Amino acid sequence: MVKATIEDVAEEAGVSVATVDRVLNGRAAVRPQTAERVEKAIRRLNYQPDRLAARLARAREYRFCFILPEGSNAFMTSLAEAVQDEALRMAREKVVIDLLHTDVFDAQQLAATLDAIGPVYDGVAVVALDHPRVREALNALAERGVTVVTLVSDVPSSRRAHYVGIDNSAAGRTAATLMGRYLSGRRGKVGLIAGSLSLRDHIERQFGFEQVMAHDFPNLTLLPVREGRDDRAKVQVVAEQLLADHPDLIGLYNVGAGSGGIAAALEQGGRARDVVFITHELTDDTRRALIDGTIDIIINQDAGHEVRSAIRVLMSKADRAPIVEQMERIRIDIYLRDNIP
Amino acid sequence: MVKATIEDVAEEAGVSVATVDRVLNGRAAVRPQTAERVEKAIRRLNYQPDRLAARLARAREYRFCFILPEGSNAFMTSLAEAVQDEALRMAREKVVIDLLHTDVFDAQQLAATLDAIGPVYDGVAVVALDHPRVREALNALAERGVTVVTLVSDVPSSRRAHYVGIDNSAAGRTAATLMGRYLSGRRGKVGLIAGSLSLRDHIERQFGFEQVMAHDFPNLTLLPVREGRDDRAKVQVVAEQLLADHPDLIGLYNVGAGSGGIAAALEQGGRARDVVFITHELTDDTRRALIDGTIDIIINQDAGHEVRSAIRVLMSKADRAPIVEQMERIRIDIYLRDNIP
DNA sequence: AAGCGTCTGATAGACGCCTATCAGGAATTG
DNA sequence: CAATTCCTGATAGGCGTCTATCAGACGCTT
Repeated sequence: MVKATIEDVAEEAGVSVATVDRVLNGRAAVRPQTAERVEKAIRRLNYQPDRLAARLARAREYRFCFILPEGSNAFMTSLAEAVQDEALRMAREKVVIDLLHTDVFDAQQLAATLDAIGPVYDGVAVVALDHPRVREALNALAERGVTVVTLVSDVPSSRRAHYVGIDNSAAGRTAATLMGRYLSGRRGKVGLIAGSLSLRDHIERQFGFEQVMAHDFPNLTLLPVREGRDDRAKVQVVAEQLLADHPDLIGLYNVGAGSGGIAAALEQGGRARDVVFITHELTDDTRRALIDGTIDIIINQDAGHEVRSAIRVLMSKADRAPIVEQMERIRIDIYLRDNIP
Repeated sequence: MVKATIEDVAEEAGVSVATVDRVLNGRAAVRPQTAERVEKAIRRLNYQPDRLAARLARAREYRFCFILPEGSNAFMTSLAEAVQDEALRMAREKVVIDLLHTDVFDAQQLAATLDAIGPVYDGVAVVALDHPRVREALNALAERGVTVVTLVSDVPSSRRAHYVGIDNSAAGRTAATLMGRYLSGRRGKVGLIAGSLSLRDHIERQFGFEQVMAHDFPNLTLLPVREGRDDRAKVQVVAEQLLADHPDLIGLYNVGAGSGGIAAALEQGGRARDVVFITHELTDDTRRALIDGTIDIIINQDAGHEVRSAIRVLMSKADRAPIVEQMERIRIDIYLRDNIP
């Protein structure tokens, strides 16, 4: 049994290829009993249209749009780079990818950007704020027939087709367990620095972290969250203050960006070796600090994988093909000094 | 700038499409200066052949062969399953994948299997023993024009085109660091159970583990390796003996398979909570033990990813297309109770 | 019975590339 | 200069699917 072609199916069903095509692509009305015959033939021959030939024939461009936060931190920059890399790579496959930047923290502006997405696009991938106005804009997009995929940070109650990113509450729990085990038996305080609390990913991490800390490690006292707004300079000030306030601080978890600031504060305060520091996202800064030993663990999400996954999902949706769930699961990468790539 | 076709190139270079094709596929002799003109045109137009169209036109089947250990453990079983899944999925893309089982621990038999690989195959992926006889067989295969990819366990000095798998010495180091940190400050003994020491992957893990243990954690005493031969029952006996011999054992690292046996030994000995147990490969057994808390950390390599990566690499080689290195890096997955998929 | 709409068949022409063949011109040889 | 060999152009046909069009066949309405 090699590969059946559309002609084999036509013959098997006793109809013409045109009719097979009509039932396959719902091109025109086909009498139910004829359609039935065709479908039976398809099943009997285990026919699967050749995707290569189909895409060639359709001669269709796929147009996708990625919407990322503007300015922003090292991780978002690497996401943007990954998008551009893939845009180049996919160009030869007739996939056009545009990259838009906007202030995702401003719900109005993000929503306006989404509203302005033209019908030229088959799909949109967006780092989205979980806000009613944004949710509404996402739903409107979906309504207009544009496939929407949320990236990195989800908007669960919206009509987005898929979420590409890690399970952030699992990431928070993981951080907590590692923190607790690294500090096993010791008593002391653990600090938590958050980025902005408007993106859902950070909230979920925090939630997961607090949950496990409270439940599993009563020997550790979790201090109230301090906000660093994902800005390196601000984060550094916050961290310095935190260290000064709590000489008995033995653990620090940074939910957001700007880890470089914390590393600097730890080093300048001479506390780099005494405080277990866990943070997110592998960047030049954090990699260096991990090697130095200032950072103990980095929890990472692979920007390249996320972008490629988003593209695969968008293409599948455009082709109305099913996606392979387990292939699209974005994993929580844990990096120690020993396994950095 | 849409996409240039072969005709555009022909026009730009002032030659016929036939000549462009000859240059592209080295089909026949072309005068150097003509080839030069064509190549310039290609660069000027940034022409890239449409891979879809090319594959369609070639109407060529790719035939690959996977060689895995027979019988064997849960991980190898899941590898085999992944191969079969992908074989089904790739069938529609004119990729035929055969799966062979052999005793990879028997160098002669493995080599014989490799020698018997016919020229029908474009590529072979093999879980290989690092042994002169095997290396020779791999080289002979490569010589015959069959692309060889090593899977899970490498044979570095051979002429294999690529190694698909994790950096096992990094994995061993990672295990050691986690072990050391989980046991921070405590003194005691740490046991190491190896599978068979004929596959290179296990040796490398052991090496990495010992290295970091010796260097970074002088408070811990690493006991001599015990071999479990990757067999659950044998491993259990070995573990029971180890626990009996050393009441002050506080850490255990299993390099190979058969973790279920160790988990059973720990539980029956009532030591499950007292001993930090780190092992490899996420299976039904280890997943359960991780949730129970008997296993503290699982270091995993994703069988599905490995198989898909191997296929991508083999296809790229068959097409003489470059591979995207960083896309083919197999990551060391670290699973805690909190982030199991 | 004429007119209508609904369903189906047949077929041509893409899509971009590969393969093969043939013929003729250019360059080389003796 | 004739006889080869080497290069190149032109072109046909195919890979499996999609798109579009046209012509019938059929059943139904009036």
